[in-house]
Amino acid sequence: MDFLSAKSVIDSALDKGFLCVVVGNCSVKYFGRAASKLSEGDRLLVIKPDGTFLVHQRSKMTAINYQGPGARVSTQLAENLVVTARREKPKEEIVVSFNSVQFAGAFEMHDDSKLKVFGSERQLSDLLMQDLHLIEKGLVPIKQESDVKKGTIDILAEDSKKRLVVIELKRRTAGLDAVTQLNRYARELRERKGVQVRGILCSPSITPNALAMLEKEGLEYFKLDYEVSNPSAKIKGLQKKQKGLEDYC
Amino acid sequence: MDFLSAKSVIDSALDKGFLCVVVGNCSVKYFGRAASKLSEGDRLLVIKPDGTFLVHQRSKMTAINYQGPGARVSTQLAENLVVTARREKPKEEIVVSFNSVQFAGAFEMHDDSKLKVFGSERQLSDLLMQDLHLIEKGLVPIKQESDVKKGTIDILAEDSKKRLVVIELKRRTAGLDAVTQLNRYARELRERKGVQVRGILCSPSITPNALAMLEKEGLEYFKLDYEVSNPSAKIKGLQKKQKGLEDYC
DNA sequence: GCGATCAGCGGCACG
DNA sequence: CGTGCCGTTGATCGC
Repeated sequence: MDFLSAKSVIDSALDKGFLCVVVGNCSVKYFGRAASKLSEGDRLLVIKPDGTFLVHQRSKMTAINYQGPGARVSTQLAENLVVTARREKPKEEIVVSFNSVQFAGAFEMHDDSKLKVFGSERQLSDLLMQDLHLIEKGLVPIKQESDVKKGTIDILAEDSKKRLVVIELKRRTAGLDAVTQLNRYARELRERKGVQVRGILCSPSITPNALAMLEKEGLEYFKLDYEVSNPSAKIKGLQKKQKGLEDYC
Repeated sequence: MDFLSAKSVIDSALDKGFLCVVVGNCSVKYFGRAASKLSEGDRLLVIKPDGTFLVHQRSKMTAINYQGPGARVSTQLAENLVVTARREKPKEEIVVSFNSVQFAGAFEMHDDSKLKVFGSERQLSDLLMQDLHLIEKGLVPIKQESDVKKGTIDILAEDSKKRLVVIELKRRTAGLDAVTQLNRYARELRERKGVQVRGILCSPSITPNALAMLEKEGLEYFKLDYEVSNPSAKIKGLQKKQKGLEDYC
């Protein structure tokens, strides 16, 4: 496909607010928050009506170079067909220089649908709020998504002995970061309120290092079994893995 | 474009290891780590030779449904043209059901080029290793990327008073997580070695909450100015923002 | 293979 | 707007 035709397809797409797809051999330069260079190769370029700009290689899921919504795209024709995406704040620029173009197409796309997701952490949190007794008898919810200075507590509750309980929920294997996060919240509450505060981590699994740190910090772990049977999620069970404070008192 | 032609384009692309692009009206179902439903709308489907499977809406950077490298893609023709991507471990499936197809194309793509990035944290770390005196006179590097039980320390150094110094580097604004991370490393070393350990956070900026926590934990902050003038990055300066331990002794 | 962390993370929701 | 954090995070590198 000749450059002139390709340019006119792209320009027309930009003008009409169509999605544009270009396949061709190109090199790519990026400068902005970081900088990058990619030498010649066959790539797929996708330009969306909202300014989204994606350069894909033949492998991998993520675009090798990109620009988010809000970028302004323009084309220049010289030796090569050059497509530029610019964006302010942060000031960034991608320049794609095509040596050849295999294909360029513009497509009008209507789409008002929104994705419905099942099994998100938020959904699991909602379910858990209704079923805190699965963790422990007498545990009652106080607040969900409770903002404190050092972050947001997934679930704040109170146990049968009126102790504050901070619950951190993870939808997948919990690592060191999850324990650190929980610890941060528990410490802040302890210090701020001057009372005993329990911290409970709930996740389908936990890494050995994370479990070790959790135990050393006096936090508790509950294994969370759930399934995402469409069109919702369901908590199948909660199993204590570590002895709580009461075992040491 | 009729379904039969579209199917044959896709099948041929799958067979030959070409990249395949399809534009059409479809609905999408996903089930795996989570589950999702997306009702009818015009979408861009990209299938890469490595199994990467991307469903894009007209807006936003990220694919609305996707599957990473390794997925096995197949097509079925019935009422609709159905394209399925399956993957084991985790067991996942995406089903795209096309009501109509505007375009389907297959493209051979040769590309051996690898992206070269400038201004990554690792690169900044390399630079900082050579210039620890920018932080403080007498600070000498011990080890880069030092693995400890609770993670990986960016830079481990020793100050003029032979104290261990843990340096955590962030290429962008540091938040609570960065402070928590640094604190984790410093605490582990303190405990394991039974010695005094300083912790220094270096980043272009830091959020107020993070700075407050950092100061409360007795850690130190250095503002890191750098620029990514192609083809490399360069540290422009380091500025102390908080008094260190020596000011309290 | 799992584990930990970075990423030009992106996106969202809340202050 | 910034701040915090989730994400079907993905990708990389080390063990």
